[in-house]
Amino acid sequence: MSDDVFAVDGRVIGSRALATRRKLLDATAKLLQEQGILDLRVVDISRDIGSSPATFYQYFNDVDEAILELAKEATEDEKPLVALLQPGWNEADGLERARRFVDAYMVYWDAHHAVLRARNLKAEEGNRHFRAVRTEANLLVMEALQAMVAEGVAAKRLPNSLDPFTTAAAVVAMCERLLAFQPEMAKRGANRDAIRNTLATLLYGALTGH
Amino acid sequence: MSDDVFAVDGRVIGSRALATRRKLLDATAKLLQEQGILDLRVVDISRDIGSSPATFYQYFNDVDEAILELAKEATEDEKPLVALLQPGWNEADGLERARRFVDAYMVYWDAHHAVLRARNLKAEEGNRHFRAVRTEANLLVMEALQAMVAEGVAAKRLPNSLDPFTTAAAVVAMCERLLAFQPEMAKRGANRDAIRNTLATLLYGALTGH
DNA sequence: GACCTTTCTGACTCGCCGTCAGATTTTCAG
DNA sequence: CTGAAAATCTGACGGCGAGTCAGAAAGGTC
Repeated sequence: MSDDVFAVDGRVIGSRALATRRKLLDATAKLLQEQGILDLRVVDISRDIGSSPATFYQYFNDVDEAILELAKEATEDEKPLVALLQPGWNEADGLERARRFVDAYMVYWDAHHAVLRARNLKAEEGNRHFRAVRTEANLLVMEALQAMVAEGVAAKRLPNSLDPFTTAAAVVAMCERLLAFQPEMAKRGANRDAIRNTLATLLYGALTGH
Repeated sequence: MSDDVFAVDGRVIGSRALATRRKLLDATAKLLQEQGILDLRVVDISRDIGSSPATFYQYFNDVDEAILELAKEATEDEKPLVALLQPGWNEADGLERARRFVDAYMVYWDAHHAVLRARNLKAEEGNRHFRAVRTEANLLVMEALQAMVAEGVAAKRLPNSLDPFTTAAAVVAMCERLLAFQPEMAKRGANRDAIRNTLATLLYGALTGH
């Protein structure tokens, strides 16, 4: 097991190259956010770090590969969310726990939304690498959610017409998508607090039956 | 008020041109589905109808304009869904009504998912034309959902921590996103029926409090 | 400071974009 | 039916970004 990073020609890269690669990734993330994936050009990324397009192709075969790398980095920030999804939301402080999860999810989303949007697009368009990364990112969270639903169904707090896996997917779907709507909703009077409270209430309801 | 369709130079177009424009739109929809928005090229669209790129630019300033037109067409198919969202889900057959709405939504989604995905991407990346089309498409459905939530809150079936507008957005979000997940979920054992039932149950719960 | 390795880039080919002048097809008055 | 006008279509072109590669530049070693 090694932490070595490789150039596209297969050689292990040194510290100067590693710094260049890092700058390229940061510039990619920045431009992805500013211009969107449809207008993301290798020329712009290279120019942004004061380098030439050829340099980009030393480290990535194409823009997708750089975005995939960013998506993998985002994955690391999703995993800790699972700590906020332990069983017991049906106790008195359940709604408060739901709120804490929603808060953490919002922070995660804010930090990575441009990359996550690109990841989801590629995954939904059938790209298997991006599908794998998304599945990996959601895995722990989904498992924790499934366990909570299964427990609720077993305790008859939730109807058995709820499939735990699908419900878990629905919860993730709701979080992701509602935050994606956020900028537009803000214009129509729904502020961040309304979103936070409503999302927490809905999650609490879906997961505990209360 | 006129149903006339215009070429980019502003002239009203005749029936031959209208047919060509229609073929271009159909080809755009087809390729959007097959290749995704990132690999959609004007050259391919023109080739697909056995014509030259210059023809495409007679009717659309760019690919976005064609996709926008397709999104407007999809909008017309969303509006009828509102008929399935009349108050009264808290009565005995409420869950069955939820299921009927989910069924109709799935049909709508299947027919337009590639276009809707593109529309949502552009809207989320800040394009105001696509935002306007999306808002317009969701307007009636959102209003109906808001009314149902407001009614539930007034009758104390739903907690007043639920903001009607945000809840309506969450419901739309859940439907859209869960269906987008569908292909991946199928691989992990969740079939269409599980999605249908789970979604109906969650909607029923979120909208009636049962 | 000569030599070797790592990293970077100028310059090139290729293909798509978007335009426009002119070719082709359709329309229709006489 | 015919010829001219209107509508529609397209070949060909300049421009720009993608991706490649040979060789230049930078850095390290003894």
